[in-house]
Amino acid sequence: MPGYDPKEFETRLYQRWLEAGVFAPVPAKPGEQAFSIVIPPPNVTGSLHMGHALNNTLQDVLTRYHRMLGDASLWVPGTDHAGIATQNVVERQLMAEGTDRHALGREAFVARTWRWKEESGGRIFEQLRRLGVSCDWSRERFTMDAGLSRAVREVFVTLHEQGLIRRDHYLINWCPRCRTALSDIEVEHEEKAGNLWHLRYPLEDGSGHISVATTRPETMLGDTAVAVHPDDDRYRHLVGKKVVLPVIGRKLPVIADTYVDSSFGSGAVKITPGHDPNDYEIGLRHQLPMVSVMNVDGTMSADAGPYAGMTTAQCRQALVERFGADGTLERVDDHRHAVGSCYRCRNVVEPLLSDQWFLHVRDMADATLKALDDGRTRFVPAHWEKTYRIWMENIRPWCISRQLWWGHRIPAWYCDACSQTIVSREDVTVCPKCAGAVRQDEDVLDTWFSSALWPFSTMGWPEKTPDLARFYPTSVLVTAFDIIFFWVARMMMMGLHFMGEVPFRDIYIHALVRDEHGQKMSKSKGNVIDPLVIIDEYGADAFRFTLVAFAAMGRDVRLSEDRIAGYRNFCNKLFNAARYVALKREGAPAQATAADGATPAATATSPTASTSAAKPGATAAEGASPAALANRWIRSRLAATIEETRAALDSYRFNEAAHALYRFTWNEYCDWYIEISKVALDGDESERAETLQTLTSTLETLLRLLHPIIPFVTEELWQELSHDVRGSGEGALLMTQSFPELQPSWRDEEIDARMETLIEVVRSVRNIRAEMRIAPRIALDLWLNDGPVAEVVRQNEPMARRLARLREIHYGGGAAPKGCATAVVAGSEIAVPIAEHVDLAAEAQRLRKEIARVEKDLSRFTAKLADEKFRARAPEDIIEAELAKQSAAEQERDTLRSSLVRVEQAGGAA
RNA sequence: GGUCGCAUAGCUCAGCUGGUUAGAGCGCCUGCCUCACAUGCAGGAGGUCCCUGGUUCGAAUCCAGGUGCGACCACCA
Repeated sequence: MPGYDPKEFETRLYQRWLEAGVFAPVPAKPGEQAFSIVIPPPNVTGSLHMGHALNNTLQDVLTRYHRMLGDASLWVPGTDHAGIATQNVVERQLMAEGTDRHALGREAFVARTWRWKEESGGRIFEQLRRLGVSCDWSRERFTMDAGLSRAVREVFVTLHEQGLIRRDHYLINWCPRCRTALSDIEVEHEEKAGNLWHLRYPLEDGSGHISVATTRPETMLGDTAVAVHPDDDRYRHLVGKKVVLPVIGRKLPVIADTYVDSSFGSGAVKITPGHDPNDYEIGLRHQLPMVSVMNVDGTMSADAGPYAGMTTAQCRQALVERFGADGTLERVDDHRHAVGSCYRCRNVVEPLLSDQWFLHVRDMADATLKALDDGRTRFVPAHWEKTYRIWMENIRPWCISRQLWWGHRIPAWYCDACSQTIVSREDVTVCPKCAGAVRQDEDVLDTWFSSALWPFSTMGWPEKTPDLARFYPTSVLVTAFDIIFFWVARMMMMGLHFMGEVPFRDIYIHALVRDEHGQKMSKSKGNVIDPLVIIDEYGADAFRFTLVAFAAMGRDVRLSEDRIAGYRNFCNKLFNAARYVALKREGAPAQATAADGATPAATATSPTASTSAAKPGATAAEGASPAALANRWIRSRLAATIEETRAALDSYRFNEAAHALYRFTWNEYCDWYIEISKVALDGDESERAETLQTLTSTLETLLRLLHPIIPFVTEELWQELSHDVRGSGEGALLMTQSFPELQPSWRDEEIDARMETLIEVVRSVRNIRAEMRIAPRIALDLWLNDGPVAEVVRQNEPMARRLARLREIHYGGGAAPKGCATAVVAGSEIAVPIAEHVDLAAEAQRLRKEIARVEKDLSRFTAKLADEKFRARAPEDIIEAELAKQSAAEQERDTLRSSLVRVEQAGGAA
């Protein structure tokens, strides 16, 4: 039989799921529970990176989980046209061909971009399919497809009608490289080393000068005032007077405004309303002229006088030289300050006066805050809500027009003849007023405008579709924190405004994926790990398990390849466990069925959960069947694991689900249960049947538990298992099975404790063997005193014998032979004669170490119990627990001590 | 400047509502090809839970301050 080889089945199984049509939600039925997610649409021409992998794995875990819970589950896939990003890519292609978009013309450029989209658009979804995502591909959407474009127009026109979208002349962020306006959040600020130039502006009356400072000397050409604080005694007498702007010669008023900080620099500020947001506000307050000294391409404009046509850098250098020579420059300081740059091309962004379309979001923002107050939407983890609130409270009008060609063209037309502006749902060809020719606005909308509609536009809005009725609001949005403002906030606003309801109930914010040293992955750092390379090497399941196990809340995900290898090993472990079960089932009587497991989820509970045959040991008294303890124990542990897994997934604690399942699979099912089953399967017929049944049903339930996280290997094993059980034909898909139900009646603490005892006995013997360096092949004897420990061992003798590799087990108080190694389990001494195998000095040493360890614990318990305050105030059960620990430790210590005495005597005798 | 997050074993990290003898993976040491798995099995070493106070019978866990990282936001010229 071949080993675990994910390549062998992952692609094949995905194909089978596709063909089975099981990614689409089940048909609607009354009273159904709906679960829905819309994918954060990746850039249409992008390719899969780690962030996508994490984001989509988590969505897939949730979707598969809810599908198995029986919810009508929908996961809508789609892509974003990504305005600037995509246009830049195509522009770079053109540049490489020695041309540019202006040479091509708008129509040809857009056509070319569509071609590029057709070529590369499917790539990221091909990659996502390798990950195993269970999106409903029949509902795939693109932000620029016909339906979504219609939604965009509907929204734009409606908001315009409502007076919320307006065209205004305003100071906006301008990227000279992309030659477009940007919204505030598309500008990234970075602290940079710069200079502060102090310039002298002479007073008009020749009575001296005022010193002002600037970080951008070239903007001084656009100054229209000098401002001081109204309470500043140094300048009070100058307010109302005028200074002369060097170079230009413009007369600038000295004005008083409380914005000015008297303690900074000279306390006087040059005011450039055309190139600085603060100055712009002051300009409005004081009705100052607004001079724009810069062109859209970043060169100096005609208003820059002699410097017109220079780049800003050239202009700056020329001015600084000139002022240095003529004495205008007072001094230059080093100065760190924030410089804004374009989030797409990194070039410096300039504040520029421009005509743009704005969405006035104040009221819409407030509506979203109210939705949070009402608990209609919540952030998980909750602390992101504060970040969101602060931003929303300070939000300013959203500049939604972009001077690009790739995107939704703004549905506004201008009539030059009668100066009419027409905003319309339908294309306009002639002016409705004067019947003259019209021209459409050249600009397109911000990419995020259409993304903002995503939760309802993808479901067919503005039509009233069945999908909207069933699946809106969506259940949860899964995304990273870096687009809370870009996307989440805008969806909240649009969703509430147009649907009257929040777009999602929960907003699960996950971390960013970093490399194993915590560095952000980036091409320039060369630390990018390609998800597809990982999938090729370790399989999609191992990769998914790793991402899930790392996705602790509020934490960055530091991906390390060692961990991925570790979880690959886990998949291998599971694979081999199933192989073992299959092996043992060969030739077994057919009634030992577990997997009419082919029951569809629609019929609710799994067969193993609902048939009495699936309750191993439930009726068999322990002792009647030697395997009863283990069978009941693994069932009890399985029930605990179901509970943990469901609780974890219900509350987005993905990593806890992964850990609970890892532990159960490896440390309980494989390490102990399977090992014990090897003995039990050698027993009589009823024991065999019961064990085989438990072995199988536990595996079957485990596969269902693990499926949302590692869908491929679990599906593969499920298929083999049900084929094996049913004898022939293909079983139903695990994907459509029900998720294991809670089984509180399976929990049994007493059984757990008895099994713990057996495990401890085995471990103690193993420990003695290892520390005494007794070869594994040598079987040892075991002496036990009467008591509960002996009782457990007696009833499970074949297991104990095999697991600890024992020869004879002696019960009852008879004195153990001299030269024993001893240990204490649950207060009871167990002794292993070793004299013939090893020197007693080593054993004495080992015992002393054990005694020291116990004494350390004991002193802690004793001190605690001696504390009167503790005895007086701690709850009863805590005190009792502490007392129990104390007496157990005392007993263990005493037993070990007497063992030590014996060993020393024996050693002396020898 | 504002806000938030993080500091636990050599490394990467768990530790949910305060009571565990503080855990996992990798790495390390010892011994094993034991008939599912050497992508494995068994045993073991390794931790002042960043510092200082406080609340509490009891703090890795809650609070305050400090230190060190990190992120986001931000119009002091």
